[in-house]
Amino acid sequence: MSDNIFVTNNNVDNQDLPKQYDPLVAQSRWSRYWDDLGLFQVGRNSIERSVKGSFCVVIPPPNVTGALHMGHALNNTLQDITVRMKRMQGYDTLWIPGVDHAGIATQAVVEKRLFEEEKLTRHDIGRDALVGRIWNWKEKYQTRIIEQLKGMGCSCDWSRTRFTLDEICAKAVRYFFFNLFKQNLIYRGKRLVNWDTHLQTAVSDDEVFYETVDGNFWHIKYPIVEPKVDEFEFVIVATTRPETMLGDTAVAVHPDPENAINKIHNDIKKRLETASEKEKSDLQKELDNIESLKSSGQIERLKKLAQLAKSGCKIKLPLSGRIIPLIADAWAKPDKGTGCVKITPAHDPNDYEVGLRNDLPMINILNKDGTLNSAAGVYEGLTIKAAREKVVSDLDAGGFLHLVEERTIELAHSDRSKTPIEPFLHDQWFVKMASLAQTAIDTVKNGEVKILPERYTKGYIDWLSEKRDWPIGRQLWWGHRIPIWSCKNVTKNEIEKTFNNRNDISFIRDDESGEWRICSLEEDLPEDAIKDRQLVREEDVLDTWFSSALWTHSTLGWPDVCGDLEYYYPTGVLITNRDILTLWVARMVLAGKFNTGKKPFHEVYIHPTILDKYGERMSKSLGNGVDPISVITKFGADAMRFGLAFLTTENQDIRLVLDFECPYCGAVVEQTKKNRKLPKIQCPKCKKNFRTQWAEKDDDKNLPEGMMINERFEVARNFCNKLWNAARFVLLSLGDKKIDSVTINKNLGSELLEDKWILSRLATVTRDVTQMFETYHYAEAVRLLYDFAWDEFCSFYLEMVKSRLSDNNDNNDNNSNNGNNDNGNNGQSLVAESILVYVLRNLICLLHPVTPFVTEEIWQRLRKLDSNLAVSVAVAEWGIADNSAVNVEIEERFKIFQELLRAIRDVRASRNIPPKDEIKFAVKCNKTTATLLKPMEKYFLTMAKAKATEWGESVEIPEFAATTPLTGMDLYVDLSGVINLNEEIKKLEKEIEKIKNFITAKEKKLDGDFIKKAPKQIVEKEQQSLTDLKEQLNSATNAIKKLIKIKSNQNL
RNA sequence: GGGCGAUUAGCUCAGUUGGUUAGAGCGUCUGGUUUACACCCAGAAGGUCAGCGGUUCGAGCCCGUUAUCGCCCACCA
Repeated sequence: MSDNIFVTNNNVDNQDLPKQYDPLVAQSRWSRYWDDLGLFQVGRNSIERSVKGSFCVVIPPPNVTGALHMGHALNNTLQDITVRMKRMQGYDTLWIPGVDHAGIATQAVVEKRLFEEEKLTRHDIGRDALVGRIWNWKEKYQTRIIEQLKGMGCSCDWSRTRFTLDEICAKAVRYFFFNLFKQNLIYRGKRLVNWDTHLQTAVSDDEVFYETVDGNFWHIKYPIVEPKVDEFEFVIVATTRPETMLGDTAVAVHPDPENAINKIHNDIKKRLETASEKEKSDLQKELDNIESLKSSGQIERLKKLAQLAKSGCKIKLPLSGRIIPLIADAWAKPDKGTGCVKITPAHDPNDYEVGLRNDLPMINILNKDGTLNSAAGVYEGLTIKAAREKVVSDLDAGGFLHLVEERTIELAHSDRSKTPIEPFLHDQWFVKMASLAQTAIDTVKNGEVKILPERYTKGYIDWLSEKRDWPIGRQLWWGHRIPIWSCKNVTKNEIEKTFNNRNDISFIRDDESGEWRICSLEEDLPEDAIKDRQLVREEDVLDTWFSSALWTHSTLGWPDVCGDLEYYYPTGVLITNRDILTLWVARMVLAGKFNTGKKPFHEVYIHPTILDKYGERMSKSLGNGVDPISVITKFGADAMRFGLAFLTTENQDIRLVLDFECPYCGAVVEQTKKNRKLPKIQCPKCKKNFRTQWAEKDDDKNLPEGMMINERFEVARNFCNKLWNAARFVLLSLGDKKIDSVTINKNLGSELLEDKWILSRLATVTRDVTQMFETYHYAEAVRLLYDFAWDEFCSFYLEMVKSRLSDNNDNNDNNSNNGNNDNGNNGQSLVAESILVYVLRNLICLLHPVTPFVTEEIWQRLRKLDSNLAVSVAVAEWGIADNSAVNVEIEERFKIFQELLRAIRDVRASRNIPPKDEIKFAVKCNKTTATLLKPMEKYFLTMAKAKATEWGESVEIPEFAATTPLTGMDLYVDLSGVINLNEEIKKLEKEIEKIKNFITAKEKKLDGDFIKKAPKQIVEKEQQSLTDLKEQLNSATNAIKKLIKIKSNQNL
């Protein structure tokens, strides 16, 4: 949103009521208004607090890597709905916004840009310069993100906007780290990490994806040097990564190949018994393989090798000539490869385990940049790819290459840089998870924190149950630097003397290196902190999740225990996507518990994922994200929010098909995988170029924009317009007339069916919508509101009230401020007006959380009629369901009216009776129904242009009648002059056929065990239904007989 | 390999604990310049609820199974 469209004048004019609601005007006007009033800023430590207490939500901080897409739009829409409702319900409501520094991702984006534009790497410009550039990037995108959130109408307290790398968050990080360190929960270990050679950092398992690539399977001969056995000159190992052989420290064979192969054999056989047809063929193949393996003598060879291994066998590694042992380890599977496997502990996760078990040396052959190091001997300095080629050709030249197969390999890639991962032995900081994870498990298991929908609980608990230690170091420059200083050649005494029992310093000796590691709570230690010694600060920064884990309490000022933390923590609900349930949510629970002793939130609501038209997750990295501002510009923020909430159901992800609309000719240009990232697109119809949201160059930007369109947002936009026009009708009808709450309350007791009905419906809807929102059933709540507003309030109540209001206009003095009852019509119309305004006000309140802008626009205009209304609908009182108004019987009775009206309209439409022509009808029904419907006569006239002639048990049936048998009543519409006898007979025949079918089915049902076993109520219902059907059949039969008689008379 | 979810009208999706004849929007068709709204109004057509089997008086819903699709986790010398 640019500033120039802000309208400073909030003084709405009720004479100025355009037919079409303009969302952009309302958005700028009311955003500004809310800001000026500070409605969403909650006073810090204020003394006056709501009796209802507090309700706080923290935003899942979006990464500053880029702008928000529709996935964020959904996430924040749902939060805003909940937050706005709670605020209206009277809670002290606080929604804290902010953004995440997203270490790896953001640094990667900036580095990539740096290279693309200036051909520079981070090493060229240095740490400070790179971090400076990332800060600039961060400023740009934080601004953009906040702008987007504001544009959506999010009711955050912007004055509290936090950034995971700002001072307040940094302080929390230091305290968290220090306390963990002090409790010995942080340690440094050598671990095999997923090394991204491009970004030169370790990435977590969760940041790795696998991709199928073409590769080879090399079988290499390793000569046996001791003992000399005739039948085994060498062992053959197979590998997809031959260059890693330079780091081999053993070859393994299974200790008991025979039993192992038999076990596999039996397992397959067992599975074959229960397998499906499709699986069978695969299994059979496997079985055949095993059997041929068994008969080939391979197992015998492996058995002998296992013997050799156990008695100590030495192998000479080709190329380097290093001597390595043949070991017996169950990791070597006799049915895979050659049955023997090379062990490279420093470069393969499984081999690493084998290495640990067998106490093997671990030889790292890689540099951090992915080239080979000095351990690789003559291969030093080569890239992995070059080394592979050279190793293979050298092996071949030396006669060590036994066989080369082609095969596809699942190759690990870094999610961030999209380059292959190299397993790499690296020093790494870890958090011990055992007790922390258990706390987080217990917190959910005992119900302290509820995860909704409940089915997600399992994933959370399973993940935590593995209790894998958390690697928290990242070899990056963008992040919270680890607050540890190392010192060599120092004694404990010197350290103790220097820090003199300071409780903000903690230190421990690293057994492996003999260095001391000193952790400082707040102060950054200078190099010379210890006399004559040098402190070296840890280079690495912390995992991003380490700081976002604190988000719920760091944003509220922890570790400072201030009023805010006490008042707003634990927060109410966390609303987020399922992909970070473990990485983020689980860690927030354990960090919250560890730091504050309290859970971070009462509930976690997991919402659906926004997918694109191909079912792919909308994401920043995929590039398929659609900017919500584009949707807002086209349809309005309310429509976007309404559309998204409407799609938020229990268990279905949301496939959002967004296409471009050509700005010249209006043609719909499908968004495809090819064009979805293009800055400009040529319209296939008019052949002109338009720009997209991805335009960056000035040339492109100057083109008109092709908007993103979607059917659901169109529906939502139409709804907003409908609502606006309903309000417009009310405002135009009332003119300057004031309707205050006293007048309204006086008139709510109206005895008219339609009044009681709409009040009952409003109460029911209020109750249900509240419940649905409170349990995060957004789509259900929105559907109830949509139906109520459109089908009940607009299509019925407004239509019915029209005649009552126009009565009024004839006799009424427009300037009268109160309804003096000096004539009957006036009193009557005042009742209608009161209820009309009352229902509209309540409806506006219920809709406000979903569509804040249009409801504010209307609310401000309603304030002209009653200045006692709240200054903004955002702080108006949430509708409290008036249970006394709920009247199921009235609602049922009104349905009869609706059924009859629809039947009359159907007769009109199907007989092509011109809308201007009035028709006459009679209804045969019991006394109760007649009494009910008689007062509604005028509505049949205004709503269906149909005049009632008679109601009752026996009515005079017009000679030329269209007969419609309904439940408990028969409708006769006089068709004199327009009747087509043949058509009418045909229609009735069809009707009779239908009714007969129902009767047959019903009789069959009532004949069996149903009567004996089904609940009495259900049986009675069915019997009543059968009686009704029989009556309908009877009416239809009589009617058809009559028509046939007329027809034969005519033929005479 | 383990787990989770989905399959309902031409399309996009609802459908609470099993209970009359399974709903909505869009699209289609018919008819409408009704002073709130054509971003509208009135009406209609359109479904073997993926297949098979079971439980039950009764299944879109519960159980088993098959097929197809999606997601998450683990593994692949």
